Amino acid sequence: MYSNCSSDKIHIMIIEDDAIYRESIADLINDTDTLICEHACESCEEALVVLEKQDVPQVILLDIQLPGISGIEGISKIKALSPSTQIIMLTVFDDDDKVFNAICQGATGYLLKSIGGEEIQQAVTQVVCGGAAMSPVIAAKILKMFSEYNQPTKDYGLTEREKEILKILVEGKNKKQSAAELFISQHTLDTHLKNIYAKLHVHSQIDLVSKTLKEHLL
Amino acid sequence: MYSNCSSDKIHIMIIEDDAIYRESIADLINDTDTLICEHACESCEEALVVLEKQDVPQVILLDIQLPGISGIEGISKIKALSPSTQIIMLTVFDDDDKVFNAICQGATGYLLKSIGGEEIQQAVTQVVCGGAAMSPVIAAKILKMFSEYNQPTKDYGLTEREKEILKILVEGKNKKQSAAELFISQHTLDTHLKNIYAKLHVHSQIDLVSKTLKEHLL
DNA sequence: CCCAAAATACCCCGATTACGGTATTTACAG
DNA sequence: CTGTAAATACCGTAATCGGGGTATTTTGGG
Repeated sequence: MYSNCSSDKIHIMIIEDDAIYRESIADLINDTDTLICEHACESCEEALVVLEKQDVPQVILLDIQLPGISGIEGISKIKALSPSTQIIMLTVFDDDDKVFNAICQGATGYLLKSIGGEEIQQAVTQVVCGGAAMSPVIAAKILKMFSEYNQPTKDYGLTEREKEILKILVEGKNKKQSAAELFISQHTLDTHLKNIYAKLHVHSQIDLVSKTLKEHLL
Repeated sequence: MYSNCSSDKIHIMIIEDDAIYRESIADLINDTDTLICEHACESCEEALVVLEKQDVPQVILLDIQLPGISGIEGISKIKALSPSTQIIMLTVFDDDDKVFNAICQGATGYLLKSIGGEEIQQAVTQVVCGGAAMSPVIAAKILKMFSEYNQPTKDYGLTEREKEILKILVEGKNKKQSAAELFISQHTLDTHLKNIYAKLHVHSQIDLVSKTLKEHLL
């Protein structure tokens, strides 16, 4: 899937506004024997100019807190110019929203600043080989989001048939269509629906669909 | 948050049906200077008996493919007896469903078998310190699930007011209630709703709510 | 064999919705 | 100033829905 798990040095770009930190990371990278950092930019704007010249790195280390185009906004702009470039977010922040947004934008890594050269090297290698790199704390956050999102589904005691009906209704079909699809009369569907309403304590289709989708009942 | 990032050895339990692999992992663990494995069980059933005796480890390495109670089912049973125990799934499988289910059940790690002792040590330490441990390939899968789930929201050209109305309707309220909440007449809401229907190409509230929630339009 | 749960089917009717009009006011860009 | 988009408001009607009944058949456990 990705070309470089092999011999050549992996080209890295850094985008980070703090000059001292930027150079220190660049040094760390250039001290390794597998990575090379040719571009160390202080803003997304500067980086995008470089990318437009087709001078695309395999991996970009991208700070999240940047003046002008923020790191999170930058992800999609970078991806637009160079879809194959993998982006690793690098930040001191670990608040859920930022992590969440960055990942939704398609970052393949999320590391807390404070990492050493060895860890960067490891992370970059993993990313280039098709994996993802995350600081353990970030990984835990993501897993937590996942399991919270899929809370234990409450059991409203729906029968199999009722679930089947619910599934079709939630697709956006009306009663007539749904009944036809299940080869039952509209009256029967009506009866089932009444029972479903009672079990879920709802009184309209919007209520039903809303509750079903929000509580992931299916 | 978690007690042991400190001196004492971390107690590990292994649940794995393959005797050879089980013992080999146990040996790897006992060869380290920070971990100790006192219980190496061949099934969840066996492990649960040990846990009932209050002999709870800090971390459990849990195989996913087990006879009887599967690894995924085991997670919740283990958590019920010992909520503080962190569970790391250990498996040869990396298919999305298994990963997804395990994580939703509350596993804090997911490692592919084939790992060495050093990696186990690292993973366990991370988990005990409140982080999560994932093989890079698994991490990438999870990030992919995340970003795919939050696909770029299509723009149907809804106005602010229309979005506002949509938001309220999706809560499960009917037209009358929604209109009241926005201090507008039901006729006005009707007009807006007609426009929304046209823009989203839907023809009923159920359709509307379904599409809105599925495409995360809000 | 009997009971209970589930699935099937039908009736009725007031409330609500969907959607076709039309029309006025506000806000803002050209 | 003028035109367009957006928000506001109203009318009418066919269609659908919600909820109140009742009733038969199927299925599986005791």
